[in-house]
Amino acid sequence: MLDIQLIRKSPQVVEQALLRRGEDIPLERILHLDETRRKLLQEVESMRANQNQLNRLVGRAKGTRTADDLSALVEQVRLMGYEVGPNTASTREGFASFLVHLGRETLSQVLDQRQADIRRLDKKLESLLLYLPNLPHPTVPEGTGDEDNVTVRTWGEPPTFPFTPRPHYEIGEALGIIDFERGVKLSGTRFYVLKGAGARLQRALITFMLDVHTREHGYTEAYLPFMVKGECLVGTGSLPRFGDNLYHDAEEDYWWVPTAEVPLTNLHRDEILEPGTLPLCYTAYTACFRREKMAAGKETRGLKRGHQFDKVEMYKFTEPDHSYEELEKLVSDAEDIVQRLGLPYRVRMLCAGEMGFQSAKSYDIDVWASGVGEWLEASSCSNCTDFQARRTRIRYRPEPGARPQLVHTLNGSGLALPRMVIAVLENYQREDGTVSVPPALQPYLGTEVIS
RNA sequence: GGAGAGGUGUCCGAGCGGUUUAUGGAGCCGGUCUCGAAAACCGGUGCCCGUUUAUGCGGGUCGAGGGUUCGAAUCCCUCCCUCUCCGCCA
Repeated sequence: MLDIQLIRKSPQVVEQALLRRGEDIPLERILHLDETRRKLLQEVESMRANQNQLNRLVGRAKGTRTADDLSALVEQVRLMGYEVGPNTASTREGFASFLVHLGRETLSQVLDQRQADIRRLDKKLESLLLYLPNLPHPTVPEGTGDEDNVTVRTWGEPPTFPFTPRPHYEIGEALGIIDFERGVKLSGTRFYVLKGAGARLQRALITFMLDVHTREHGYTEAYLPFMVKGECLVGTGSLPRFGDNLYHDAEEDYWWVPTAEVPLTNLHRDEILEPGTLPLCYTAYTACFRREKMAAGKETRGLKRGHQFDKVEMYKFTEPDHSYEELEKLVSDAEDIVQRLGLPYRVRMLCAGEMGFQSAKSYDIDVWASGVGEWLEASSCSNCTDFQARRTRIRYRPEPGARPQLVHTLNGSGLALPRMVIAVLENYQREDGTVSVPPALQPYLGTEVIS
């Protein structure tokens, strides 16, 4: 969510920034709602201040007046009579005619109605704000499509083969380690079963990644719920706008997580973090569930885009001043994994139009897959600045006793499993159909070759 | 799933219709004392919104949402959560 005060103060700046993402926002409507709301709020609050003052008068009079006298006073206050004290300036007649004008008997009734108006405005305003994406950082390149993303570096060379390299779905089926047919039998299209060395390869990769992140990169491992409440998804930005990509259990109102980013963000929801606790760095393995309502074809063949996939996620809560340097470290932590596996990759800075809803700046890590002959997005690392922190009310205290401020949140895949399995199988394949195991994984798999 | 007990500020914990405008303590901040520290003592200190921005002023906030009342942390209703015992289970 964007800061309403920023929108109020610099509407054109916000409008222009979002235009870079191709978002045309209902600015006039937002500003009008905000102004109406504040006007009404001031009116209600001054009425309430009046009411509070009179009620205090009754409380104080309780000990000093007779019962008859007191009930007369209560009756006057009930009708908002203004003859109750020496310092009440307004006239009773004036107020009575105000109430008559509104068709109401008492101030309470007027207040109730006004407050309902404010609640309605609040809801409208909030629902508009929840649909606005984050502002792109000034360093983010212009553009709306894949071709506008900027490659910032590449690592490694695509391997060459004395034979035509095969795609992973052929290698996997031939080795009996990926079973597409039985996956479909169990759960339908876009599900698969990993067996034997296939299942073990994925598990080895998960353990390897978690070990490196926790032992060498300074992350704390977390095991998280795979189902969460709807408010968690509102907190990250997945709801209300992208609900059609999520699985939802209507009976219990549980949502399957589309990424560990969702439970990780909400770990510290509604908390004020004490000085000295930032940055907080977490890593977690979870399964991820997505509807992915796209048509079948090249984009979905094999392991590339299933409804269920595994991912190791990295996540940081940081102070605002350090979030962009932490983003660079986050990317290099993900790169470290790919390098140790000896897989060629490129890092791309996403253009304004290609970034996720919640992100202010994102890098993708694309791993080269020799069989399908394409770059596969295996990681996306984003600085969400205070966008999610505002939705989830995650704050920190810069100094003891200082006012709480919103934290910045960052997330990055470290990395997505199916695409790493694809890259390993395709880049390490051999002519006889077997696959050699990258040295870093050999202790985890207990073998040098998958055959 | 059954029965009972509870949810109060960063934490602990009182209050159960109105001098409470949320008592008290811990913690934290500042000060006194000290060569320095600890202890002791004094003062300050929740969060959100609006307004003003120089200190200010006002409103909201006691798990959430409704209701009763001139007035609700306090009474009533609905829901959520936690704990204890029993049952069931990996």
